[in-house]
Amino acid sequence: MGKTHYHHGELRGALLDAAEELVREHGVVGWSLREASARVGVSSSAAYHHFASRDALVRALSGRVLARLGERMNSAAAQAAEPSADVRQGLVAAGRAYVRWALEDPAVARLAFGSGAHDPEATISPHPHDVLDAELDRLVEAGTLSAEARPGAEFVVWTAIHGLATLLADGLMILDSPEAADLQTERTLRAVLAGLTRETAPSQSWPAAHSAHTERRA
Amino acid sequence: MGKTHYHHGELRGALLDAAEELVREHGVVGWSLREASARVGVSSSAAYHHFASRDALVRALSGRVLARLGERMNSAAAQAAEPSADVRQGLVAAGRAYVRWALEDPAVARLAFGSGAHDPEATISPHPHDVLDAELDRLVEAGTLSAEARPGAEFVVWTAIHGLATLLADGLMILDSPEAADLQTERTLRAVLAGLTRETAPSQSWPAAHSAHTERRA
DNA sequence: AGCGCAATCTGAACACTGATTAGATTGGAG
DNA sequence: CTCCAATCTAATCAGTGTTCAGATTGCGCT
Repeated sequence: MGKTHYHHGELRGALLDAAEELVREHGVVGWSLREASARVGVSSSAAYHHFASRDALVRALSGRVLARLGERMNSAAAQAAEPSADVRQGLVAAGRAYVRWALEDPAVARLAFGSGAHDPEATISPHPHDVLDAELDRLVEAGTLSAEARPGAEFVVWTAIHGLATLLADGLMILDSPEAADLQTERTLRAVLAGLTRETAPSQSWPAAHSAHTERRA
Repeated sequence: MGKTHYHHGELRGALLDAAEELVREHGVVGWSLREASARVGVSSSAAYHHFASRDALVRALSGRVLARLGERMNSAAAQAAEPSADVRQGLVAAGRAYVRWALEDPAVARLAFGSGAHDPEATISPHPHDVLDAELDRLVEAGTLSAEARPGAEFVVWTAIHGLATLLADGLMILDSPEAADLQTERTLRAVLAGLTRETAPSQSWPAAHSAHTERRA
């Protein structure tokens, strides 16, 4: 609303906002850098002073939304952990946040999950994977998950939640309501948790998996 | 090799082949219709006599590769079912095929899983979802999976396999070798199967899920 | 205060894209 | 052998990502 300045001042953030809105409206590829620039009220070449390419803008946005997902999972888990008798509720709440997000904002979720989408430089914190990791530690502490089954369990749990989220975001699997998605998340997570302890023999070793974001830290 | 004909004769299939190769080389979006046409030795506008748009070509290709995945799962399951004592080996083999495919041909896998990628007209047969469905029926028959846990179990299993496949294809999760992927698939599937029976109380009802490809048939 | 510089933004340009159209070429049915 | 519908080409259009020379401005320095 203020008078139009030659210098925008917050162009980088404004471009990210515009791009996020465009992703929501037209998907990850259904818009142009010119469109985003115009929406912010700036020439298209101005964007190149803040992002090396259109792809760099998309990658930066991808990191931003993924970090937001991590925060949502964190607060959902914290809120559920307080009064509950069942220790698993924290993990289930984090999973629900993950899946709900994919269902309610599918285009943005596809962006965050998409290949090569993340900026190798950016540190995504808290990363969804780390949230699950922490919740699983609490389950072992409480005796709900066996210590033998703990190593690598995060990846099994992540796999389950991520599978449901992507199937829903990509429209390959259809549920009638958000509540149905919550129930499906619970069923899947409870099955995985129960099966992890049951199917892991003592001293059995499973392959070493890595998350791409921790890989980069090394 | 042969003399260049004005009429290509097999242009539709040749374009699909070229597009698949380009996806493998440059991802789903890193190539142009002109490039695919040139590779086949044809003008770019010729493609529009076989596909309404570039997107239609991509959708048709997506259906083709997804059906191929279904066939690979089917034959893997059939081969594993014969001599084995453990009935679960059929399902595990199908899952391995799914995950291996995503790991070995990630760009093509992303195409097949990608949103809106499938032609609503095309019937994908056998659909990966249906292969899992059939294998789960065999598990109930053999008494490995409880009948109470059977309804909707396909979606829990699909979720698990699909999650692992997409995490690997998108590079979010890293495993050191194809063998590690096989082991991870086994661990995940065994956990889910064990947990499904264990966590399903009699007469418990879970949400009704649908697969997009069966939805279309209705 | 004012000077100057580096950061920021503009406008024009380039090669390339998906898509459309009018017209050339051809195999095959009658 | 003729004609026609299917197939392919060449030319063209608006729109894209990206670059670059130059205009504009905030900010630190004296």
